[in-house]
Amino acid sequence: MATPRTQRSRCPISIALEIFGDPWTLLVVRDLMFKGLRTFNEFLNAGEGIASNVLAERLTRLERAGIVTRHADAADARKRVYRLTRKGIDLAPVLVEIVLWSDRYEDTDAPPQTVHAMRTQREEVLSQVQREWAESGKLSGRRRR
Amino acid sequence: MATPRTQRSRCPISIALEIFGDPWTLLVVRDLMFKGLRTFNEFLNAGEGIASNVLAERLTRLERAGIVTRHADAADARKRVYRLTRKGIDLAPVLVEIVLWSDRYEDTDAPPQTVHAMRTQREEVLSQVQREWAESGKLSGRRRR
DNA sequence: CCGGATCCGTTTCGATACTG
DNA sequence: CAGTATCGAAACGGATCCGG
Repeated sequence: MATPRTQRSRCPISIALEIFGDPWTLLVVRDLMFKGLRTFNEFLNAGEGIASNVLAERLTRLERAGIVTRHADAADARKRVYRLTRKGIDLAPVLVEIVLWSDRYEDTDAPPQTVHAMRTQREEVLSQVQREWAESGKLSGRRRR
Repeated sequence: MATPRTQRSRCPISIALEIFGDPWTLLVVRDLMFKGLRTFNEFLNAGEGIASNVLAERLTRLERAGIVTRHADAADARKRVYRLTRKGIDLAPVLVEIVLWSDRYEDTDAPPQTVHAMRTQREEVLSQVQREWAESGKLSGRRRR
Protein backbone atom coordinates (compact mmCIF):
# COMPACT_ATOMS: atom_id res chain seq x y z
CA MET A 1 0.00 0.00 0.00
CA ALA A 2 1.76 3.13 1.09
CA THR A 3 4.78 1.76 2.84
CA PRO A 4 8.16 3.31 2.20
CA ARG A 5 10.02 1.30 -0.34
CA THR A 6 13.07 0.74 1.74
CA GLN A 7 14.07 1.77 5.18
CA ARG A 8 16.93 4.17 5.13
CA SER A 9 18.31 7.17 6.89
CA ARG A 10 20.03 6.20 10.04
CA CYS A 11 21.73 9.51 9.73
CA PRO A 12 22.04 12.92 11.17
CA ILE A 13 19.63 15.41 9.73
CA SER A 14 16.86 13.12 8.71
CA ILE A 15 14.07 14.32 6.57
CA ALA A 16 10.52 13.12 6.35
CA LEU A 17 10.65 11.32 3.05
CA GLU A 18 7.08 10.17 3.19
CA ILE A 19 6.00 13.71 2.56
CA PHE A 20 8.84 15.37 0.70
CA GLY A 21 9.84 12.58 -1.58
CA ASP A 22 6.57 12.52 -3.46
CA PRO A 23 5.46 15.09 -6.04
CA TRP A 24 1.74 14.50 -5.70
CA THR A 25 1.76 14.79 -1.96
CA LEU A 26 3.52 18.08 -2.21
CA LEU A 27 1.07 19.38 -4.76
CA VAL A 28 -1.91 18.43 -2.65
CA VAL A 29 -0.52 20.21 0.37
CA ARG A 30 0.28 23.27 -1.67
CA ASP A 31 -3.17 23.41 -3.21
CA LEU A 32 -4.68 23.06 0.21
CA MET A 33 -2.52 25.73 1.71
CA PHE A 34 -2.30 28.37 -0.97
CA LYS A 35 -5.03 27.74 -3.46
CA GLY A 36 -7.91 27.17 -1.09
CA LEU A 37 -8.90 23.80 -2.49
CA ARG A 38 -10.89 21.63 -0.11
CA THR A 39 -12.69 18.72 -1.76
CA PHE A 40 -11.72 15.66 -3.74
CA ASN A 41 -12.98 17.01 -7.01
CA GLU A 42 -11.38 20.36 -6.54
CA PHE A 43 -8.04 18.65 -6.26
CA LEU A 44 -8.85 16.34 -9.12
CA ASN A 45 -9.69 19.18 -11.48
CA ALA A 46 -7.07 21.62 -10.32
CA GLY A 47 -5.18 21.09 -13.52
CA GLU A 48 -2.33 19.02 -12.15
CA GLY A 49 -3.57 15.96 -13.95
CA ILE A 50 -3.54 13.75 -10.90
CA ALA A 51 -5.40 10.47 -11.26
CA SER A 52 -8.25 9.76 -8.89
CA ASN A 53 -6.69 6.68 -7.35
CA VAL A 54 -3.46 8.50 -6.77
CA LEU A 55 -5.29 11.39 -5.20
CA ALA A 56 -7.29 9.10 -2.95
CA GLU A 57 -4.17 7.30 -1.87
CA ARG A 58 -2.31 10.51 -1.11
CA LEU A 59 -5.17 11.97 0.87
CA THR A 60 -5.37 8.82 2.93
CA ARG A 61 -1.65 8.91 3.47
CA LEU A 62 -1.76 12.55 4.52
CA GLU A 63 -4.58 11.82 6.89
CA ARG A 64 -2.72 8.94 8.46
CA ALA A 65 0.33 11.14 8.77
CA GLY A 66 -1.78 13.64 10.68
CA ILE A 67 -1.34 16.41 8.16
CA VAL A 68 -4.93 16.68 6.99
CA THR A 69 -8.29 15.80 8.47
CA ARG A 70 -11.42 14.71 6.70
CA HIS A 71 -14.80 16.22 7.59
CA ALA A 72 -18.34 15.90 6.30
CA ASP A 73 -19.53 18.99 4.50
CA ALA A 74 -22.34 20.65 6.41
CA ALA A 75 -24.07 21.79 3.22
CA ASP A 76 -23.63 18.77 0.97
CA ALA A 77 -23.60 15.41 2.73
CA ARG A 78 -21.85 13.74 -0.17
CA LYS A 79 -18.90 16.04 -0.03
CA ARG A 80 -15.96 15.77 2.24
CA VAL A 81 -13.90 18.69 3.26
CA TYR A 82 -10.20 18.34 3.79
CA ARG A 83 -8.47 20.58 6.22
CA LEU A 84 -4.90 21.09 7.31
CA THR A 85 -3.97 20.22 10.83
CA ARG A 86 -1.49 22.21 12.86
CA LYS A 87 1.15 19.81 11.66
CA GLY A 88 0.11 20.51 8.10
CA ILE A 89 0.10 24.26 8.54
CA ASP A 90 3.57 24.07 9.97
CA LEU A 91 4.68 22.95 6.55
CA ALA A 92 4.12 26.50 5.36
CA PRO A 93 7.72 27.65 5.88
CA VAL A 94 8.94 24.74 3.80
CA LEU A 95 6.48 25.47 1.04
CA VAL A 96 7.38 29.13 1.02
CA GLU A 97 11.06 28.38 0.65
CA ILE A 98 10.34 25.96 -2.14
CA VAL A 99 8.27 28.54 -3.95
CA LEU A 100 10.97 31.16 -3.57
CA TRP A 101 13.69 28.88 -4.83
CA SER A 102 11.57 27.62 -7.70
CA ASP A 103 10.70 31.13 -8.68
CA ARG A 104 14.30 32.23 -8.66
CA TYR A 105 15.64 29.38 -10.71
CA GLU A 106 12.94 27.61 -12.55
CA ASP A 107 10.76 30.09 -14.40
CA THR A 108 7.52 29.21 -12.77
CA ASP A 109 4.21 30.86 -13.45
CA ALA A 110 3.63 31.89 -9.89
CA PRO A 111 1.89 35.25 -9.48
CA PRO A 112 4.67 37.80 -9.04
CA GLN A 113 3.05 39.73 -6.25
CA THR A 114 2.56 36.58 -4.21
CA VAL A 115 6.16 35.63 -4.62
CA HIS A 116 7.26 39.15 -3.89
CA ALA A 117 5.26 39.16 -0.70
CA MET A 118 6.83 35.88 0.31
CA ARG A 119 10.29 37.21 -0.29
CA THR A 120 10.02 40.59 1.34
CA GLN A 121 7.53 39.86 4.10
CA ARG A 122 8.10 36.24 4.85
CA GLU A 123 7.00 36.32 8.46
CA GLU A 124 3.93 38.31 7.58
CA VAL A 125 2.86 35.80 4.95
CA LEU A 126 3.42 32.92 7.31
CA SER A 127 1.35 34.35 10.11
CA GLN A 128 -1.28 35.18 7.51
CA VAL A 129 -1.55 31.49 6.69
CA GLN A 130 -1.76 30.68 10.37
CA ARG A 131 -4.56 33.15 10.87
CA GLU A 132 -6.53 31.95 7.89
CA TRP A 133 -6.63 28.46 9.27
CA ALA A 134 -7.14 29.49 12.81
CA GLU A 135 -10.40 31.22 12.00
CA SER A 136 -11.75 28.90 9.33
CA GLY A 137 -11.84 25.93 11.67
CA LYS A 138 -10.34 24.47 14.76
CA LEU A 139 -7.04 22.83 14.25
CA SER A 140 -6.43 19.36 15.39
CA GLY A 141 -3.12 18.21 16.73
CA ARG A 142 -0.82 20.05 19.00
CA ARG A 143 2.45 21.71 18.38
CA ARG A 144 5.36 20.01 20.01
CA ARG A 145 8.21 21.78 21.78
CA MET B 1 15.84 8.14 -19.00
CA ALA B 2 15.23 10.95 -16.58
CA THR B 3 12.13 12.51 -17.97
CA PRO B 4 9.24 13.32 -15.68
CA ARG B 5 6.48 10.85 -15.95
CA THR B 6 3.83 13.33 -16.87
CA GLN B 7 3.79 17.03 -17.46
CA ARG B 8 1.72 18.99 -15.03
CA SER B 9 1.47 22.21 -13.10
CA ARG B 10 0.06 25.00 -15.15
CA CYS B 11 -0.71 26.68 -11.89
CA PRO B 12 0.06 29.57 -9.64
CA ILE B 13 2.75 28.90 -7.11
CA SER B 14 4.62 26.30 -9.04
CA ILE B 15 7.25 24.25 -7.40
CA ALA B 16 10.23 22.48 -8.83
CA LEU B 17 9.02 18.94 -8.69
CA GLU B 18 12.05 17.49 -10.39
CA ILE B 19 14.05 18.16 -7.28
CA PHE B 20 11.53 18.03 -4.48
CA GLY B 21 9.43 15.28 -5.92
CA ASP B 22 12.15 12.69 -5.65
CA PRO B 23 13.42 11.22 -2.39
CA TRP B 24 16.84 10.19 -3.65
CA THR B 25 17.58 13.56 -5.12
CA LEU B 26 16.71 15.20 -1.86
CA LEU B 27 18.93 12.84 0.08
CA VAL B 28 21.88 13.45 -2.19
CA VAL B 29 21.57 17.20 -1.85
CA ARG B 30 21.26 16.92 1.89
CA ASP B 31 24.30 14.67 2.19
CA LEU B 32 26.25 17.07 0.04
CA MET B 33 25.18 20.11 1.99
CA PHE B 34 25.20 18.95 5.58
CA LYS B 35 27.17 15.76 5.79
CA GLY B 36 30.16 16.72 3.72
CA LEU B 37 29.93 13.84 1.30
CA ARG B 38 31.64 14.46 -1.99
CA THR B 39 32.28 11.30 -4.03
CA PHE B 40 30.22 8.59 -5.64
CA ASN B 41 31.20 5.94 -3.16
CA GLU B 42 30.61 8.18 -0.19
CA PHE B 43 27.04 8.65 -1.32
CA LEU B 44 26.70 5.00 -2.13
CA ASN B 45 27.82 3.88 1.29
CA ALA B 46 26.18 6.62 3.30
CA GLY B 47 23.66 4.14 4.59
CA GLU B 48 20.69 5.28 2.56
CA GLY B 49 20.72 2.10 0.57
CA ILE B 50 20.67 3.77 -2.80
CA ALA B 51 21.55 1.59 -5.77
CA SER B 52 24.49 2.58 -7.90
CA ASN B 53 22.52 3.06 -11.07
CA VAL B 54 20.00 5.22 -9.30
CA LEU B 55 22.73 7.29 -7.74
CA ALA B 56 24.47 7.77 -11.06
CA GLU B 57 21.25 8.84 -12.66
CA ARG B 58 20.46 11.33 -9.91
CA LEU B 59 23.89 12.86 -9.99
CA THR B 60 23.62 13.31 -13.73
CA ARG B 61 20.21 14.82 -13.32
CA LEU B 62 21.45 17.22 -10.66
CA GLU B 63 24.35 18.19 -12.83
CA ARG B 64 22.10 18.87 -15.79
CA ALA B 65 19.83 20.89 -13.52
CA GLY B 66 22.83 23.01 -12.60
CA ILE B 67 22.72 22.09 -8.94
CA VAL B 68 25.97 20.20 -8.71
CA THR B 69 29.19 20.17 -10.69
CA ARG B 70 31.59 17.34 -11.28
CA HIS B 71 35.34 17.79 -10.89
CA ALA B 72 38.40 15.59 -11.07
CA ASP B 73 40.00 15.02 -7.71
CA ALA B 74 43.43 16.61 -7.55
CA ALA B 75 44.80 13.92 -5.28
CA ASP B 76 43.27 10.78 -6.73
CA ALA B 77 42.71 10.84 -10.45
CA ARG B 78 40.15 8.07 -10.28
CA LYS B 79 37.87 9.99 -8.01
CA ARG B 80 35.40 12.64 -8.93
CA VAL B 81 34.34 15.33 -6.58
CA TYR B 82 30.83 16.67 -6.59
CA ARG B 83 30.21 20.20 -5.51
CA LEU B 84 27.16 22.34 -5.05
CA THR B 85 26.69 25.29 -7.33
CA ARG B 86 25.23 28.57 -6.19
CA LYS B 87 21.86 27.26 -7.26
CA GLY B 88 22.41 24.20 -5.13
CA ILE B 89 23.52 26.16 -2.10
CA ASP B 90 20.43 28.28 -2.38
CA LEU B 91 18.49 25.15 -1.55
CA ALA B 92 19.77 25.47 2.00
CA PRO B 93 16.77 27.42 3.33
CA VAL B 94 14.45 24.74 2.03
CA LEU B 95 16.51 21.96 3.53
CA VAL B 96 16.69 23.75 6.85
CA GLU B 97 12.93 24.14 7.02
CA ILE B 98 12.48 20.51 6.12
CA VAL B 99 14.86 19.47 8.85
CA LEU B 100 13.10 21.65 11.39
CA TRP B 101 9.69 20.35 10.48
CA SER B 102 10.87 16.75 10.42
CA ASP B 103 12.52 17.15 13.77
CA ARG B 104 9.42 18.64 15.30
CA TYR B 105 7.01 16.02 14.08
CA GLU B 106 8.79 12.93 12.97
CA ASP B 107 11.23 11.80 15.64
CA THR B 108 14.34 11.94 13.56
CA ASP B 109 17.80 11.15 14.75
CA ALA B 110 19.20 14.52 13.86
CA PRO B 111 21.83 15.81 16.27
CA PRO B 112 19.97 18.05 18.72
CA GLN B 113 22.49 20.86 18.77
CA THR B 114 22.45 21.13 15.01
CA VAL B 115 18.69 21.37 14.98
CA HIS B 116 18.74 23.79 17.85
CA ALA B 117 21.16 26.00 15.99
CA MET B 118 18.95 25.91 12.94
CA ARG B 119 15.94 26.90 14.94
CA THR B 120 17.39 29.68 17.03
CA GLN B 121 20.00 31.05 14.66
CA ARG B 122 18.60 30.31 11.28
CA GLU B 123 20.29 33.16 9.44
CA GLU B 124 23.59 32.40 11.06
CA VAL B 125 23.45 28.76 10.01
CA LEU B 126 22.54 29.70 6.47
CA SER B 127 25.38 32.16 6.02
CA GLN B 128 27.63 29.55 7.56
CA VAL B 129 26.73 27.19 4.76
CA GLN B 130 27.35 29.94 2.25
CA ARG B 131 30.78 30.64 3.69
CA GLU B 132 31.77 26.99 3.78
CA TRP B 133 31.16 26.66 0.11
CA ALA B 134 32.54 30.01 -0.80
CA GLU B 135 35.97 29.16 0.56
CA SER B 136 36.18 25.50 -0.36
CA GLY B 137 35.86 26.21 -4.05
CA LYS B 138 34.58 28.70 -6.52
CA LEU B 139 30.92 28.49 -7.18
CA SER B 140 29.59 28.20 -10.64
CA GLY B 141 26.38 29.78 -11.71
CA ARG B 142 25.06 33.16 -10.86
CA ARG B 143 22.30 34.23 -8.59
CA ARG B 144 19.39 35.76 -10.39
CA ARG B 145 17.52 38.87 -9.30
C1' DC C 1 39.84 0.23 -6.13
C1' DC C 2 36.58 4.21 -8.31
C1' DG C 3 32.73 5.57 -11.09
C1' DG C 4 29.65 4.28 -13.52
C1' DA C 5 26.75 1.25 -17.38
C1' DT C 6 23.89 -2.67 -18.34
C1' DC C 7 20.74 -6.28 -17.65
C1' DC C 8 16.82 -8.26 -15.17
C1' DG C 9 13.14 -9.84 -11.79
C1' DT C 10 10.08 -7.31 -8.82
C1' DT C 11 7.61 -3.48 -7.07
C1' DT C 12 5.20 0.67 -7.61
C1' DC C 13 3.00 4.10 -10.22
C1' DG C 14 -0.56 6.16 -12.81
C1' DA C 15 -4.30 6.49 -16.73
C1' DT C 16 -8.60 4.70 -17.67
C1' DA C 17 -12.74 2.55 -16.57
C1' DC C 18 -15.94 1.46 -13.33
C1' DT C 19 -18.82 1.48 -8.83
C1' DG C 20 -21.28 2.72 -4.30
C1' DC D 1 -19.05 13.02 -5.49
C1' DA D 2 -15.68 10.09 -3.71
C1' DG D 3 -13.42 6.85 -4.28
C1' DT D 4 -11.96 1.28 -6.05
C1' DA D 5 -10.30 -2.20 -9.82
C1' DT D 6 -7.55 -3.19 -13.43
C1' DC D 7 -3.54 -3.36 -16.00
C1' DG D 8 0.37 -1.63 -18.80
C1' DA D 9 4.42 1.37 -18.13
C1' DA D 10 7.95 2.99 -15.44
C1' DA D 11 11.16 2.91 -11.66
C1' DC D 12 13.64 0.30 -8.33
C1' DG D 13 17.14 -2.84 -6.22
C1' DG D 14 20.66 -6.08 -6.91
C1' DA D 15 24.09 -8.17 -9.37
C1' DT D 16 27.44 -7.87 -12.66
C1' DC D 17 30.56 -6.06 -15.89
C1' DC D 18 33.84 -2.68 -17.50
C1' DG D 19 37.10 1.34 -18.57
C1' DG D 20 40.57 3.96 -16.24
